[in-house]
Amino acid sequence: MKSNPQKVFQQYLESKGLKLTRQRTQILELLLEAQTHVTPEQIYRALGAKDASLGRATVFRTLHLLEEAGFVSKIHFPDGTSGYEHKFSRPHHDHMICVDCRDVIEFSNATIERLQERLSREFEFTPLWHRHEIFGRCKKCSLQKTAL
Amino acid sequence: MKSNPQKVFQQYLESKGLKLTRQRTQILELLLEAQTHVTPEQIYRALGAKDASLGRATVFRTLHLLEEAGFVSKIHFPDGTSGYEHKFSRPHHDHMICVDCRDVIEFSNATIERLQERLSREFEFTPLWHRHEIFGRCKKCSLQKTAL
DNA sequence: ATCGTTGCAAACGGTTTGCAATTCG
DNA sequence: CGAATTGCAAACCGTTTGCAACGAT
Repeated sequence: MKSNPQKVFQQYLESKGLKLTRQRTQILELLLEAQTHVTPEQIYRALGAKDASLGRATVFRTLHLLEEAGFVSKIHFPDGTSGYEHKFSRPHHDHMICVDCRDVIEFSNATIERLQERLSREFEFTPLWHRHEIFGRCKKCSLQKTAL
Repeated sequence: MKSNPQKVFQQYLESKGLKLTRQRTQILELLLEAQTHVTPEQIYRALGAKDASLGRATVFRTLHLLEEAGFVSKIHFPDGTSGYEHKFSRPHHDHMICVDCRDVIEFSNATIERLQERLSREFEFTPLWHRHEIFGRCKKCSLQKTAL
């Protein structure tokens, strides 16, 4: 992706005849600062707290917008809820998710990516994106578990 | 997994002090017959139709039970809803999901599986299960799309 | 001024829970 | 018989939507 995220976002909006509002700027800013995954509710609380009003609906609407624009990606937690992370200058990666503490470890593996491409071709499937999530326990939690 | 699913289920229930009821039998039966993924709602409708009453709640409760027992696995559709498939004598596999027609293609690749194990070890992560879903368009739908 | 955007609150859809009636073992 | 299970309807919770007020260009 390009250098200045806010700039890129603005250009994107412009090209679609959409407007850059305070809320949109703030939400993207928060996403950029938080280097981990953030839930819609966290965004709502964080921004509603510091600054003036921000509706939950706006959070979801903006997140959709950003996702569609390809600026953020969504991850699904085991309980069905979701989190978002920005994609500016972050290479593609997948996740290991701790079922106990919800901690997320990022990983990426070129061989796996390549195999996916090949498999898709085999099935004459046109891949758009994928989700590769390994659920289990992080080091800390698995130690805690065996200690019991 | 073992030979007779219903038997295995019964044994599982017994070992936990639980009971084998008409509803539980029917739901497992339906899952075994349907070789694809089935949604809770589909189960509710199919069984509520042919036989007498069956509550939605029971469907969910039974599905949880079966999942916890390791007899079925859940898959998440792009829209957030879920489907279930039984695991009796079906080898592990992952999914390619068509974003247009929701069709599901199953795939499995030993190399990918092995790499996952290795990566987990690297991060001192104890894997329990994983979800590897490739979203895109199946042959049919991608042809339709380019035809426009 | 003009459209897009916002906040609110009500609607939604899938999933869950409390409870009295029922069923399995 | 007694504990587990069921169906029902209400509760839930994350997400979406309709709408009148608001704000960016």
